[in-house]
Amino acid sequence: MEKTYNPKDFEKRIYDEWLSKGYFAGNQDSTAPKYSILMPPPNITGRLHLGHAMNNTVSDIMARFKHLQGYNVEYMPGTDHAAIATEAKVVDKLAKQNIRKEDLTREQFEHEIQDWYKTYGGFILEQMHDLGLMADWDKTCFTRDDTRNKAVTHAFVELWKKGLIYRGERLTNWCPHCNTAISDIEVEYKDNESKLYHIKYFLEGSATEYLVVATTRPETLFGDLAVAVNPNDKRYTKFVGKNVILPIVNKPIPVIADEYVDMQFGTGALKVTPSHDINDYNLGKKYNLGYNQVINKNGELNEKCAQFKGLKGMDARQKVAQYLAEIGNLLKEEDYQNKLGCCSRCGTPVESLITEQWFVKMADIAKKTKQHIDAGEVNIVPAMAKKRLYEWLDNIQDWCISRQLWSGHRIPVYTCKDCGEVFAAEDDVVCPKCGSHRVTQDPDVLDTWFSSGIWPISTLGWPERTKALEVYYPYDLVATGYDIITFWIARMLFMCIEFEDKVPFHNVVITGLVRDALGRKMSKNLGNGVDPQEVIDQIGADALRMSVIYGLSLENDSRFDDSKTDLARKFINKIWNASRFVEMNISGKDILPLGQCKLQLADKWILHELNYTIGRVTKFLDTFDVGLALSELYDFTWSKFCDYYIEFSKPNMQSDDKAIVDTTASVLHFVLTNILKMLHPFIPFVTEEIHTNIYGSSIMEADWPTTNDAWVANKECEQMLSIMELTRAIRAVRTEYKCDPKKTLTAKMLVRGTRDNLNENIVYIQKLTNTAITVVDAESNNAQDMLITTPFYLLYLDVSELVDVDEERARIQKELDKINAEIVRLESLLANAGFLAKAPTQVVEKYKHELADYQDKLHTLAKDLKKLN
RNA sequence: GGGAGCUUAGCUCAGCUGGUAGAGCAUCUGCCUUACAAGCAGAGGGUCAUAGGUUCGAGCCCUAUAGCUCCCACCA
Repeated sequence: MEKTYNPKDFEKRIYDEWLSKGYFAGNQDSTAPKYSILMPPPNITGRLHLGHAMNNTVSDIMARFKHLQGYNVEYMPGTDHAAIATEAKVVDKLAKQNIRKEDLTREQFEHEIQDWYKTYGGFILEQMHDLGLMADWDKTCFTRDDTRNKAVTHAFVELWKKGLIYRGERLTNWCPHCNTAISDIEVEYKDNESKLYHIKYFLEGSATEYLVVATTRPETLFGDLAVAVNPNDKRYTKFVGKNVILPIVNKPIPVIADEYVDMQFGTGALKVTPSHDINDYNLGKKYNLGYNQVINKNGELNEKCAQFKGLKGMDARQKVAQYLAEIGNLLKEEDYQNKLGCCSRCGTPVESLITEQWFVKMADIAKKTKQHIDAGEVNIVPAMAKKRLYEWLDNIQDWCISRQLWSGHRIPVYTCKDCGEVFAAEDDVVCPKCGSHRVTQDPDVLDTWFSSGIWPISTLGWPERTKALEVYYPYDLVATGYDIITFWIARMLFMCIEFEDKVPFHNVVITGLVRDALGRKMSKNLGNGVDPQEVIDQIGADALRMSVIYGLSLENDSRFDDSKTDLARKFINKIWNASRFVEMNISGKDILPLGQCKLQLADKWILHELNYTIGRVTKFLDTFDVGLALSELYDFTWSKFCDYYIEFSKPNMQSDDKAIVDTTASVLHFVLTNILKMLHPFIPFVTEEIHTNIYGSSIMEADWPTTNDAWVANKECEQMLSIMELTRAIRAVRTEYKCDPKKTLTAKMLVRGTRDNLNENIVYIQKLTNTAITVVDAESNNAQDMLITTPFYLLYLDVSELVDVDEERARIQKELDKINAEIVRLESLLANAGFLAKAPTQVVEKYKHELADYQDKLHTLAKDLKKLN
């Protein structure tokens, strides 16, 4: 192995090897249990961001974990056509060539879209290669490839046949920029500084009596069809049932009374504009007010708005308000903060417009979905995500699935030119009523999420009854961010349940957002985004993966900063060097099965710790606690294997006994390979590089470690912990008294209990503390000796050259005070009848044991102090 | 308006079924000790937001309060 860790040397090479050996491909004929994972399909023209890096790393960890466990893993990749987003980009591109979308035919535009897919499509998947994902790339799907197109059309027609799709004129969210309807969840509400305009509406036939309505949108008054007040509002009782005159337009409109109106808000009088506000729309329906659209799809006021025709947005608002002021109808303006609905794609404030759209009836579908979730068919972690899903399903609205775009799946609804029949059809487009072929297709396309909703089945070849569908459906796992729980997770659930009557996946893992170092969302506007590609270029894919996973807890958002990448980089470097140590030390030795080894105390201890770690890591991965699993491995690898075991192994490697040397080499060999296997899901490249170097085979062909009761060695652990404690104590003394590390100290040691492993222990302590130890049979009364107590040994460290008597006395006194406090605490606890009666015996025993230890220490230290006096 | 989450060391966060708190970074001290200075050894630093409650025992469970964050619905 190279002396320094340099991921650039091997990451790319290793990935190509994996691909060429076909490790990533699932095998439909395998007799092994399957584990199928669905990759959230990124926008085909998007770029990889840290959120992708995190979610996909989580999926990949599970894929590799299950792969090592012997599962037949199918990790399904793909991309999404993102109708609105792609159309917007293509329109921008055309604009730069001075071409407007309207200048092209639909076919020409589709050609541009396809070009765009070809140019930019799949780039994001290549970036995912660099991340190291073991996805089955040969199976890569695209929401607009032939198979998926067929599935989308089939799904639509099936829903149509079930009567779940209808066309309706409804008030829908309209984005004047994207020029299309959008669904409720595509609207984001942003805080907005606006003004509340108080406008006089005069009573019909009166020049003096008026009521005042308060509105944030005076420009919509042209569309007013009523004024509403609360029936309990005494201020307006006399107006109810009469007409008021709509300013500018000078048309009478009725004053109606409805409980909906909040008496406290504004003036308590509300102008009702059914065509441009959802609440007004509902009121309008209730009182049969009809509709009066005054804003066009491009956001401009229309011909009903007199001299204001053609104005839009703030401009229209200000001009109307100004005119109202001129004619004396504007009473006042006040500052007001409200929330403004904006298009989640482009940020443009949305208009509410009545348009004709296609909808999916959701009530029954949502109910059915909940039944499947209630039956426990899908495990959603963390629990918060499930709540959000339920909240949405409980308040479900019909889903507006039509978009007035050219990019996307065109709605397969046709109108017969001969008989006027409206019908949905797949391949064979013939009027079912009159048999005519003369038909026109609906111009709209489907919401992007329609095709995403059937992704779990379409990726497996549905509606064909493919073997893939039979073998891999339902998927075992999908991991994604919480921002698309309703957009995507919910829709996959209800769409797939509708078609397959089975949930589409057994486990959903929802991750938080990756924020910047200051906790802000990463966004283009702030320019605080971190490009994963750059991180990979700098520190390698392994370190990137590790830095987004270490310390990750699914409940919370996480921050990405240098301390995380540093941690990852340093850890991987540490493994690299530990592996080099193992490589050097096992060369030329006989590597034996552990059963044939002459295991020393340290060997038994590290195997015990390894065994424990295997159990914990496996358990954490089984519950998708990837962050905890990695922490566990970090701690074992660094603090136990590197800091202690490797140090202990050094003297053992020097042994005259060949059996001990071979044993040490064998244990180093064994523990390292297990560490590599367990770390492989998290940092696949470096573990592979080391594994092939040292063990001569690909880690992709290794098995996940399993626990082994034979390795449990509680007694040995106790002894080792005691030695470590002693070691730390001596080191602390050395540091505290600024003892030159090169100076060998001397110490006498009194054995208190068993002499098992005595020589070995002495060697470990000597090696780790640079102290020469002699075993003695009697307590020392030398005032220059500092006493260190452990359950197994009393150590008298000769500090005559380091310490003066006063300092030492003070040190012992400080120690005594601490111990006394502990003893008081434990004694009172153990004197508590309630505690003794109710606490589990293990806990009571543990405390008794501790108390005895402290009393023992107190005893010896007191004697020690006495010597100094 | 409804709901959820968070509040633990100077910073960023872990803390699994309740059994006297951990990591990384930062700070201080000493070391190039033959795997690693991207390192080693040691040290300091916390009334676990506040107030009550349950319990033998609370960072963890319950209630209230404060601050922060988010989600849903939306008041024109």
